Amino acid sequence: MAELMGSLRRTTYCGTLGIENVNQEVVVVGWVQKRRNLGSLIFVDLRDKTGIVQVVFDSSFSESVFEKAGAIRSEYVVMAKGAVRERSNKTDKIKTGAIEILASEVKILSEADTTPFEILDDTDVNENLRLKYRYLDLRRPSLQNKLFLRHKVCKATRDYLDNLDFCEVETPMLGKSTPEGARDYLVPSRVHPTCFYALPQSPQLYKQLLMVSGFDRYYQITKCFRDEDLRANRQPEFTQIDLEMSFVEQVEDVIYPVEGLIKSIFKNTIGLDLGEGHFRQISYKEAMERYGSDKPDTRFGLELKDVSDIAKKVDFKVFSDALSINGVIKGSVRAINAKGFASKLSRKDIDGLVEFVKTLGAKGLAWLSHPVGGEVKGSFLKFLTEENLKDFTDRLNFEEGDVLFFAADKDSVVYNTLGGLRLHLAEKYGLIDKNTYDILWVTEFPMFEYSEEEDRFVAVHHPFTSPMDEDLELCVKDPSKARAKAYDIVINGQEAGGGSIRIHRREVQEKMFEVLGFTPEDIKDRFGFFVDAFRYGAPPHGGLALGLDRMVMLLTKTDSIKDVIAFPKVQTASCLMSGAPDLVSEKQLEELHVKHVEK
RNA sequence: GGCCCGGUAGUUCAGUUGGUUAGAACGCCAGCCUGUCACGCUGGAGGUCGACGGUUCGAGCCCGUUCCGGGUCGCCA
Repeated sequence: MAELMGSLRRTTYCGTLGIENVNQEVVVVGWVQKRRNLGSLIFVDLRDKTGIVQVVFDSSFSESVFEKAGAIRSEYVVMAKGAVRERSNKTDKIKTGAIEILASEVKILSEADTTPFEILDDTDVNENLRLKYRYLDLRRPSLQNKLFLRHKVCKATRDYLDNLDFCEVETPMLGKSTPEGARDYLVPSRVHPTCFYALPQSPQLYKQLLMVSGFDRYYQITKCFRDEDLRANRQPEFTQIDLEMSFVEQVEDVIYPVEGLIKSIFKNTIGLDLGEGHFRQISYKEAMERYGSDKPDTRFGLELKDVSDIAKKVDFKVFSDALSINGVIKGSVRAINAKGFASKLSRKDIDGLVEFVKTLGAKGLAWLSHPVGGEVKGSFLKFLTEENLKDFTDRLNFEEGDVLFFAADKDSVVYNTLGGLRLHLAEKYGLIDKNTYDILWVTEFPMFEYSEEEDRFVAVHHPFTSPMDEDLELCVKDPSKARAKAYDIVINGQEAGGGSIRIHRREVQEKMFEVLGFTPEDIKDRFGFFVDAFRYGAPPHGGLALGLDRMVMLLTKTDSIKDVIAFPKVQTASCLMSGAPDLVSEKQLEELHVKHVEK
């Protein structure tokens, strides 16, 4: 039978006790991690959020307390009163291993069924089961600590931004569906039959309107929702540190303060000092050409080199097809020199890599290998003249022990292939120093990219991103070449955040909509309120959003976003604990004017 | 939507070429035990082999379908 606390109250947290507390009378509460019953002596490891302390029940000390303790089982909630004493045989397995509490009083506050899995910090229990009983999984210190750290990130953010006179403003969760971007989560309206709210993909429009209103500096730590397929680092609802400022220029006013914010977060959470200097900035073009990615992991080499000019001279159909159709330049041939990989990669391994790049959209992967003390061999050696080989060798610094990988296709595929291969090799062969943080900005993103699916240009960032001043003309003349005042912050090859300077001039915004193929009706219908607002005096402004979840992942060195979210969803966007989403009653559907459609 | 991987006691797993009553460890229950801390010893309970169908004298194992989950590509302004 569970008891009430009565007049007893906790005096101390379990994990905080030490040798300095010896002889003190304390009251601790917690969950039973482990019980060891030796017959006339029972040890109970009591756990709370701070750690574990050993409570001893001794039959020769108090028969009645000992009797009661006999009923204690794992995960019972127990309150124990007693004197702290030094242990005769200390252990360094737990923080409090030098002491124990000799119980003079005990209350079983709550009994517990046998848990579906043991609550062990280092668990190898199936994730499904842990997610179904998330509240039990969250008893594990390693998960608790990640959420405590998450809290510290939020606190450091609020402190830092508050110091810079940013004001946190909440924006609506129930908003208007906007075109472009990810699929919206929709919420039917009861009052307006057939109408729907959309949950925000980001507070983008609202924060820009706050600038129009004159808030000058806004931030918000807020949930965003995107109805897209999940990944290890992607959840349908996630949290952004969202900020926006007026009268700003990209580098001095946005990028530098955000660097300060990130440094403050690192300092206040994991105690890491990122130093005085500014983070590196590289252009999108450079990132793509050197790393084949707009979020490059630069903790290792394996950089891409353009060898199109040499490939052009090689009589190899794969290369010539990629490079031109009827003499018109189409794609490129680029290569990676995997230094010293000849001894690591068997023929079978290389075949495996060829298969791997096919999953990235490549048709194949050409390679040359120069084993130490052996002859050069490779998939297309027979097509190479001596001069061709020498040119490749010189360009790529191809030496004994090296393996070269070539991708030939249109640029986007070549980048994707070699960028992916680069990461794959680094991951598989341990080229990445996991103890460092590699932080950089990628700037000068393109304004538009052509969508084959929609047969029109779409915004790479979003339709309110300002073009670079010198590229304004290009937006209309040659949209694919126009660059934006957009920037991403990349940490260890992960997009940690991104933002842009926005368009505040009406005529520029109109031009953008034109390029994107929106009709005036589209604009009026979809975000007329937003465009209207800019008629009444809009300041130049810009901002950025940082992904809070990914930031916490980086700081806690976990690969799974589920580890840093208290109640995460699985790949199919369902919650294994609550069973959401679920069917609702006919009555609810009727009220919402939603018809259930049988498939 | 495509590809790859997984699903066997409460948990983590093993299960030979398709062949007797599906095993181990941990956990759980009971008994014994005063210095354990992965306590120890003895005994016990516990299984729709994810589900359905097929092949077979016989299926945890082979085949098909399906459900659940993971990773990834597409997608994610």
